[in-house]
Amino acid sequence: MIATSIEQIPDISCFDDSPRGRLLQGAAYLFHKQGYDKTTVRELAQFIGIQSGSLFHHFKSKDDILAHVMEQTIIYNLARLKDAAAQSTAPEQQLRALIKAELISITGDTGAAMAVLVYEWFALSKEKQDYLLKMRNEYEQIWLDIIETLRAQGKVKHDAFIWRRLVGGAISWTVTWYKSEGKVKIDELTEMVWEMALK
Amino acid sequence: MIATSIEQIPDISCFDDSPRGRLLQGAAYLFHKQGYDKTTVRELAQFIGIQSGSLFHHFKSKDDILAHVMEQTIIYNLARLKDAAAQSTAPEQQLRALIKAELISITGDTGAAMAVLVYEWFALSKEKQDYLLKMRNEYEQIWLDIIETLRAQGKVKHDAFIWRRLVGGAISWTVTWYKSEGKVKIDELTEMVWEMALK
DNA sequence: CATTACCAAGCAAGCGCTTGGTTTGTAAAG
DNA sequence: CTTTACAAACCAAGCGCTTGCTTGGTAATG
Repeated sequence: MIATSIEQIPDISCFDDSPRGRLLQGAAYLFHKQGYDKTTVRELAQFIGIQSGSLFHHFKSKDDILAHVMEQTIIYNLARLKDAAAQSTAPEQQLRALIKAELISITGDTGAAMAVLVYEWFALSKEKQDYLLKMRNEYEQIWLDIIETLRAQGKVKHDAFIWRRLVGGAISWTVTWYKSEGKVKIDELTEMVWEMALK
Repeated sequence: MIATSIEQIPDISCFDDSPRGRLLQGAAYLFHKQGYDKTTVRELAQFIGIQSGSLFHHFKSKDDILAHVMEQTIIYNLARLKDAAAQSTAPEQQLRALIKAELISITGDTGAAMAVLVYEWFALSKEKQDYLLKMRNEYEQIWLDIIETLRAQGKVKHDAFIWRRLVGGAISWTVTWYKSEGKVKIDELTEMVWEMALK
């Protein structure tokens, strides 16, 4: 029997509905809501309806749970970014698709998990950071390739790395303020960022 | 006798050199370096060269130390922003000054303290968040006033709130990647953000 | 009939913080 | 100058509690 509490929270698309997947989903939800350090293993266990000790049948440490939440988040959103890039061959339209995809990752169905990825990065051990960084680099390379193409066409003025970090910052920062119930729609936001970026 | 370790770390301009000020400076440094939760009171005490219990002569809780680090950071940088706005009466130049001032806050002399303000916000109790938010609002209002002026002149297209959040995100995000020893200088970065922002 | 999933109980360590007392700095009173 | 007074700064010890995690066993699944 699954604890009723988990039925009330919105699904996070990265995770399946195996016991393990539900555990990660609960972890992402709680780590987002109250922070990694402030979430105890007892709390997490109660939330998904098992005993605290049973968590360690699935993962070997609390840190390990965090790492798997992040890994799945990156994998899922890397796939989404690749899909977005494949939607067009015109680099300006590709860029627009990347912006929209990243905004959806952060403010939409995987928002809680993405927030954990951003805010709890330094809670991870150094080795696990290094491992995840490899996947993040692949993600960033998709951006950089398209920006470089645009730069060769004179549509982006500045250094691609710096450009990506400024635009990525504007997008990532939405994690701190965007509310999906608010008046701003993702498509408008996409347009604003796109205009800022390309100018 | 002051512990030698504190002599090696760079000054953080927000804090004076009273025992209390040095305590806050050490706290800002450690909270930035390894996170609030991962910094123990014993560690902080050893770092500044006193016993752990003696911390509580100056502040009534660890949470209280964090709150005071943040308060001083806001006060100091609010003053800096006001100075920047006063440097000119032309709104476009004022905007440039604000951008530069905020970049310096985040990447320069108060960088560690600003990082704590960003990353450890949710470690604060709700009431202390509310208190500090009032000061942050005053800070934001300086931005919004200038942006509104520019919007009335047709130099900024979109909603001032959203605009500020996107540009503020690009600036704040530098906390995650900017290295003062790196090849990019603050003036270049200011210019890039300014161009992006103004259409 | 093995594998997966879980429970019940509890340990060792580390945590923030308290306590009761001592030292140090400072400045007015003798 | 010295004495007195007092607050600010700090120490030494440790309490009470929470934490992540272990262990040795049981139930369910396919």
